[in-house]
Amino acid sequence: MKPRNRTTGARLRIVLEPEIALGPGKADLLEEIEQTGSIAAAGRAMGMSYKRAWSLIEEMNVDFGTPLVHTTKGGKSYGGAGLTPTGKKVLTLYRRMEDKAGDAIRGELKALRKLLPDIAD
Amino acid sequence: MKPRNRTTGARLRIVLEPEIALGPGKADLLEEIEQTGSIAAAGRAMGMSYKRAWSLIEEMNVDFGTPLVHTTKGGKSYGGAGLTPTGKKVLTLYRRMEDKAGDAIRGELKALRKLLPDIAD
DNA sequence: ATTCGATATGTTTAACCGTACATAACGAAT
DNA sequence: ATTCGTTATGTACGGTTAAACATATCGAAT
Repeated sequence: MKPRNRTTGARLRIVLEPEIALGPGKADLLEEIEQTGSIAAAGRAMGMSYKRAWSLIEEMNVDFGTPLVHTTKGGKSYGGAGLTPTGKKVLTLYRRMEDKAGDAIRGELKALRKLLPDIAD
Repeated sequence: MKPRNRTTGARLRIVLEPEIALGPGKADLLEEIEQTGSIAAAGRAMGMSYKRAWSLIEEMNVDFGTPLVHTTKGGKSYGGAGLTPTGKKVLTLYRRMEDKAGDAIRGELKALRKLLPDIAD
């Protein structure tokens, strides 16, 4: 299975309310948190400052009225973070939207690319 | 026919090359130019400075290797602008992608909305 | 030659946004 | 009590971006 190309193609930004949106950045962040188990590690993996990562998460938690990311401080594992059931649902839904949208516009995307000049880097 | 909601919903950003992208802003700009016949008028209609509008157009013209917008200076009509055949194609393709993507993700979008708290503005 | 609104372009200013830096709290384990 | 890496939060700095402002040019018509 060939991995999805994340540098080019269609990017989806879901605007739930005028001030509430979910795009590739937040989705990737959720995914990284799921994989790494920590906000800090996710941020590092994405080249994003911890503060920014935390801010985005806080924003999502507030927007959805319920946390998408749960956190723990201190302790044996020195604290960490993970996705709540809602967080997992949101991530899954977003990825599915990406897939479906990508499939739906494949033809037009190809046609659009044909209009581009030959690349000679 | 109910007009499309442009404040919420899915927004599509097509990344052709790492530095070449087409999103809602440029698409709307192309459409406004088609309708108004002028860069300046299009900018005014969108609350966008002439300079920014012109810059975006120039960017597109360069990116696609051929102009999407043609312009004339001076003369009886004091100059103006319009879409080239390529420009029309690009706009049409983008709108079609929006439509198809929107249709494709309708279900997930609804599910995602259900996760949002009731809005009490 | 003047006038019109539009294109074309440069320069300066202001605002925003994210990073960098700094600090405190956390709590299980030792 | 100390230590660990992390969460949590505030403040200052820097870079990017768009807006604001300023000209210059265009060319048909008068």
